[in-house]
Amino acid sequence: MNKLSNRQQRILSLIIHEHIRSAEPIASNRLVNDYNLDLSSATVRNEMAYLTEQGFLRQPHTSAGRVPTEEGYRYFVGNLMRNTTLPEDARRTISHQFYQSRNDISNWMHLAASILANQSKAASLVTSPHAEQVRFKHLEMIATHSTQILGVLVLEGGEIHQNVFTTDVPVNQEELSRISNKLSTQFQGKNYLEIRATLDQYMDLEKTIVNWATLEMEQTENLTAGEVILDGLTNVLAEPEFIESDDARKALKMIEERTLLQDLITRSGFKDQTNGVQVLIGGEGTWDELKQMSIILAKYGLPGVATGTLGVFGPIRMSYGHSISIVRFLSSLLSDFVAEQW
Amino acid sequence: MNKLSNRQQRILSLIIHEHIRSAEPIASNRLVNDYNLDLSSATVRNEMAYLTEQGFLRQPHTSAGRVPTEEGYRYFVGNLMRNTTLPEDARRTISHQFYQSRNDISNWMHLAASILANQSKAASLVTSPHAEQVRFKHLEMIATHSTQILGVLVLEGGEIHQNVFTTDVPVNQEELSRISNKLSTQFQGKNYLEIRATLDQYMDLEKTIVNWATLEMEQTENLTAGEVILDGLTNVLAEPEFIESDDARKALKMIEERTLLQDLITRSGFKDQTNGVQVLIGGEGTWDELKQMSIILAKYGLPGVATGTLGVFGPIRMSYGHSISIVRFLSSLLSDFVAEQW
DNA sequence: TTTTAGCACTCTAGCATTGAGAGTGCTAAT
DNA sequence: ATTAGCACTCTCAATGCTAGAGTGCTAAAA
Repeated sequence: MNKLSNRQQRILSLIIHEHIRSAEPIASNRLVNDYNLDLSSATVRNEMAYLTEQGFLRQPHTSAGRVPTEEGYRYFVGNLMRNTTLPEDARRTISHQFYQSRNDISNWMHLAASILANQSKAASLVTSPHAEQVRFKHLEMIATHSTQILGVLVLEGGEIHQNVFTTDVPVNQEELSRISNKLSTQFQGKNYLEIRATLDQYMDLEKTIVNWATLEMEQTENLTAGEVILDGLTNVLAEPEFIESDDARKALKMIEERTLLQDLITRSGFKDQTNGVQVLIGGEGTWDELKQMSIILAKYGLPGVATGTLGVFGPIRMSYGHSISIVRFLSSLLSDFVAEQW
Repeated sequence: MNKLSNRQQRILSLIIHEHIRSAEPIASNRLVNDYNLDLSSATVRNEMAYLTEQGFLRQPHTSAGRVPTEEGYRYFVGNLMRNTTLPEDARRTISHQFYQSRNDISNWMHLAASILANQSKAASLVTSPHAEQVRFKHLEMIATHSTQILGVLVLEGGEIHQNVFTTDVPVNQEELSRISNKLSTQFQGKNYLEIRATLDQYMDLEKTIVNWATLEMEQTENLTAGEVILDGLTNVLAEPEFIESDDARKALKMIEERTLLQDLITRSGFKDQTNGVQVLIGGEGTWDELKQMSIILAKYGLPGVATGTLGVFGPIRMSYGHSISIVRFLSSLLSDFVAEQW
């Protein structure tokens, strides 16, 4: 693939710009008029012919304008996009919105999803931060009814797991507090293997509790993504390509059902790396269901300690610059929150 | 409005049935053939004319079949629908799915939403059970880093709130445990007003904690619906009426944004009461945005103690019998779970 | 050598026309 | 009370046509 001249790059950029705005094929004329180019439409046509030959543009039919191909978008994102950062006031507004909920993980995940969706006018996802190695912090057992106990397990980082037990004989709160205190002190900072190694020392209720705690910890550690929050699905729906195409609807359905997400999150992260943000355009040949969609993903958190993923997905024809800057900004913001808790 | 003859009722039923299946206008011919009616199409046509006059059917145009009106659906749901209960094996399968997660509120809410969506092939919502009067159960403070504390507040019913505090001076776990124990014993079973009345007795850290707890409790009590879980939005999207109409998409958007839900949940519950299940057809004249949609809602939980709402929303042309029976069944299932915890 | 004016060519979108078929409502016969 | 039969209405799909959009190419201009 040959290198593109400045003018060719410029024209490709403008076509993509205009097509993102209008969702229509772009004609040479339109380009010259709307952007006051110092060129005739004939010249533009020649360049467009070249770009088409190189695979960056395509023509729906002979007498139509040009539409960017996936390759075109990829070139744009990789080489032409100016590296937009979010304007200072937007950053401030967003940070401000988080101010109240910075201490509640579930809260800020929802908030982040909502901001991503609104700003990018696409659908968004946020997964809960996931510790690479789960460590015990604290345990608390609370008597609810006579033979019913509420167990609360706190992990390092502040994640909380809860469960209800039923016992054969009634237990009182004092007994439970004693057990909780003991175990909390003993297990402080340990991982689930270390705790499980001591399992034989316990009996009856204590054994049940210790067993439950290790199981919860093991499960948590092996989860790729705990909670996945989605928002803005209806944004994507209003886009013409989704109204028309059945494929696009299927893709959305798969995302709603979380079947694709797992795969996507683990297998992405190899290409088109733009400053920690990954851009998947049109399924990149790997995901057939995503032919019509683009996905912008970023990890957040402390690498090696606790990380989550967040991102945006919408039609291929999406505003990459803006979306990428939003994703990047939120990723760094949430990273700060994670750093505070871990 | 005159009473309908048996035959008229039968024909109305069949038209609705067939229209739900096919989304097309139904012709007299089709009815006679497909259902082996012992009548000629002419007779059916006469009856259809009458039903149209009475407002239960309408004709998109002269040479088209008939389509049920909102009034028609309402009559159907109110008078004609046979009271389906879910088959025993379906009940068992569903109960079984809940078996593992019956102790984790958040888990079974998600599960319920997913089952509702899949079974009804529409979108579903489940709100968290909400106590009429919130009562204190237990408090726990856990030292995380030197000046950072994780506060965990457990309410009766097992609802858990958490928050992170930062203090001026470092505190150790022993100190915190002492405070937690003391407050837990003192506040056991009290509501937020009772607790707040004692606020003056506390100072410094304790005061901060007590204040936080009462605020959390107050907020929780005044919330109409805490968490609202949505699922199956894309089911609805595949329906033809949503593909075509812009209104329908707007309605979905409002639901996704939760702006309508509040209103809906509080203001419904007056009409079309079918065994505890409320059926709103086409917005019932009150909600303009919902012209194209029907909503089936039910409360669950212990009335007067803790209740939540769950339901299904889809196109007017939805399978009411099945959806209602699913909603009803899940409502009773979740009620059992709530009863176990409160 | 690069750019551009000009023009022939291609394809689509929109419109009017048409005919077939779907489904009705009415009338008269059963 | 029901139904066969038929005239009537309206839609839908197909057809043919035209205007216009946009291109690619060629030859002239810069």
